[in-house]
Amino acid sequence: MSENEKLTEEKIFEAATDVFVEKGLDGARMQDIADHAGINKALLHYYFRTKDKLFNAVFEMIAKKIFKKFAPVFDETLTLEEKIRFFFREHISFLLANPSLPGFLLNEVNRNPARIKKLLDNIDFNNIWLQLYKQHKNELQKYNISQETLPQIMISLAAMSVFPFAARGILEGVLDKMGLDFNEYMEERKTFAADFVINALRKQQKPYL
Amino acid sequence: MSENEKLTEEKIFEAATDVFVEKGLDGARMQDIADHAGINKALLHYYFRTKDKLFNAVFEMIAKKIFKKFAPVFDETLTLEEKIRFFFREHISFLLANPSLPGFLLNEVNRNPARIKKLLDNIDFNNIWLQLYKQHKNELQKYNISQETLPQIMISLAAMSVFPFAARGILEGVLDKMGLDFNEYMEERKTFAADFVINALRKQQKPYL
DNA sequence: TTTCGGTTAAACCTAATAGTTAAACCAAAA
DNA sequence: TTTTGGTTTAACTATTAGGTTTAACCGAAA
Repeated sequence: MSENEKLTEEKIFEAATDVFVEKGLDGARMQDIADHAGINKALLHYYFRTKDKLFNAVFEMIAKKIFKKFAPVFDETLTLEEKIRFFFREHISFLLANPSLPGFLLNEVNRNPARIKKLLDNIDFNNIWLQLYKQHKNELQKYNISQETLPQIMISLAAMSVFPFAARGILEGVLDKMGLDFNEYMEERKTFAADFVINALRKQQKPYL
Repeated sequence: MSENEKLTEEKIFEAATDVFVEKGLDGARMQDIADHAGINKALLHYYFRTKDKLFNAVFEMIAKKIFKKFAPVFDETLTLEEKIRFFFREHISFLLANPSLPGFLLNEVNRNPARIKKLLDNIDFNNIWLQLYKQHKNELQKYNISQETLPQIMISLAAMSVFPFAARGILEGVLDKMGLDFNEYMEERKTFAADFVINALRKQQKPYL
């Protein structure tokens, strides 16, 4: 019963996740989700009354999952360089296992920015930069990197890792024509991106204000 | 007549571009496009028989427009460093004027990768890397950068410029909470990204194969 | 004035879709 | 055995969307 209930709800949730990620909110069909879950439409609406409620549940789960992946960058007790290598290794591995999530998340947020607001409200970004800067004061000062520059750097980290997945539809086509494989390319990118970013920071000459 | 015809067709095309970019293929409504163009549905179908034909026309125009923006990187007679600065200045300026295009393009390509295939077919990427490598042989060799690494570098360039726009829904929320403005942030990014990439390349220690 | 082509208005068709309903089914608990 | 609650089936409603049709409108060219 309650066991069974959970199984069904999970089945629905997973099916909905698959379909929403593949087709987007507008493109997804409740009938399609029911089919994927191996149940009928009546039961689907019995568990999640409306498409919107179901979508919100799925979206929130995915957004949290993705945001959590950035956490190690903030609380690991590693040197800056170790942190960067760790981030690209783990983050790209995660995305290789979930290559469609970035496109889904970015698109749905752009389509309706209010969706992400709630999740952002719980985060004190100014404090994050402060903590981060404190943690690596020595290294950052050595490279003439100010606290104000951290947002640019963080977006650059995310960009280096996430963008190839967000642009997978194009990148895969390009690599195909060169006889290269997307997954292998991204495996290489774990170290390429880390070296790239570390070099960029290490040799910074001018301070950014 | 023929003058008038072109005006109407342009009006429709522009309205369709706006609506498709904002809502996506699935979310866009023909009635909505007709309203935006200031005409009725019958006339809309008179010019573009189906939604699909209209979308394809819009999509192709946008894709070409975006791809063209990468051209200067290949044929300008500038040093590598000048090229990188030129690219970020021009590319980010273009995207600031068209901030929704990246999200639209990436999403629709991921949704249906076949759409981009035709455009990609006309491009000989292997030759592009070859030309690029030849143009900057001296500088690249000095930094121990091999021709095989160019695809990673090019994607990094694109990522640094395009990603903040593709993730605008999130980034704007984050910046908002810090009292920062997206447009100003991107203005700064023109030089930040250029410096960042140039440093990353210049100080490269190990060769990438 | 007549003709013609772009344009409108409004009704219409058809298919799909979100969501509802009611009756029956069935396994497990009481 | 009876009850209960998750589940199915299948029909049904209401709405929306893409696309069509037809008659009328209207300004400009012939």
